[in-house]
Amino acid sequence: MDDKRRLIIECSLAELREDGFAAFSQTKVAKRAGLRQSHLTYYYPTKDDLLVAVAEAAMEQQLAALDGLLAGTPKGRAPAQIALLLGRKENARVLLALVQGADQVPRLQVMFTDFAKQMRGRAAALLAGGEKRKVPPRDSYLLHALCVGLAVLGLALDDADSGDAHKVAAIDTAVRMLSKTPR
Amino acid sequence: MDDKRRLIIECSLAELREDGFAAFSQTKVAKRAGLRQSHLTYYYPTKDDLLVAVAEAAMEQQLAALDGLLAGTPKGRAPAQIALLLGRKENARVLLALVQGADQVPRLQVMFTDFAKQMRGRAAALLAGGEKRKVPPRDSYLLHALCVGLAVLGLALDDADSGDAHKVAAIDTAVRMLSKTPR
DNA sequence: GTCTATAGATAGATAGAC
DNA sequence: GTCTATCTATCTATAGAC
Repeated sequence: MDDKRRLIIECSLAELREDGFAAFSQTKVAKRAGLRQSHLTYYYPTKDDLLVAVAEAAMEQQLAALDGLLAGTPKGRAPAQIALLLGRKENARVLLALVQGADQVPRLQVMFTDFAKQMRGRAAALLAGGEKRKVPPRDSYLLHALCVGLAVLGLALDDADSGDAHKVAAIDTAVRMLSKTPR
Repeated sequence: MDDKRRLIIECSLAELREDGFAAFSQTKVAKRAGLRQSHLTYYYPTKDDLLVAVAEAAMEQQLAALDGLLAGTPKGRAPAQIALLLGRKENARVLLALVQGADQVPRLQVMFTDFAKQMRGRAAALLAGGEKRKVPPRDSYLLHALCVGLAVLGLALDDADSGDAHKVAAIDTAVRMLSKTPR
């Protein structure tokens, strides 16, 4: 049944969200799913196979979340909404775990390369701001990297130092600077 | 002997540099150091204790590397040099592992909060560019976050997509935009 | 095709020998 | 104070039962 697979992926994501990469073991996922660990290896023969499948789901969800956000938000308030999304530690935890994986699993690195491309596309759209303006690749690259950095800092720093206000200000500054002036 | 401690920390860092967080186990560190795993626990009773000590060394080294770089580089070439530093995967790997740790070990989070503060100080100095200008905190926050993001992307993406040229361009753009115009 | 029992490796920590 | 032997838990993967 494909239901089993979906269950496994969901439980994997839940583990990653709650406890990060360290908690991502077949044993724990299986326990959460009410299966035997050795059963997981039927659906996903190796741990890497599972990780890749989980990554696919996670990236899909993150893109969908961002798209939903951008669709339902007036231009000016986008930075604040994005900051909020970046502040969700569960998201950052999952993606950081995947980055970690990508550093070691080539398949994941390929996926991440494409994921980043998608993200840069969204960044470019945001910077264009509805106009037909051509956004220089370096600008969307910058905005994307900034967002990644903010998410990582949100995980690493205590909350006082990584509050939403800082994030909003940073994104807002970047968007304003990059979208208006020709340089 | 304190030599033993230094040896242990050095070997821990080497493990992190080469294989990242997943490879950071007492067993592996001990093997590299030519000690028994159970001996490590004399110097560092728990794995977290070891991680904290390693973090201290890693952050110190990273700050020193940055300071050395900034001291020996003319203003205009700083972005290129920083991009080079950020491109070193070993560095990114170590710091990312620590971020991961910080998400779970409160002591590490405190250390990271201070580390980030130090880094923002360097960012502010760079943005001030030798002048006595007061740099808005949000600007140094932005530059720091951008650098973090670039380092993470460098780890996650394949090299073609995370080349130095992109990094240099992003940092350069940010520095120029943030340092000149009053807003 | 679906699931289980079990093997074999490695993890971290404690209690105790020198 | 320095180091070791050992214990228990947990991990992933294989071979084979239903």
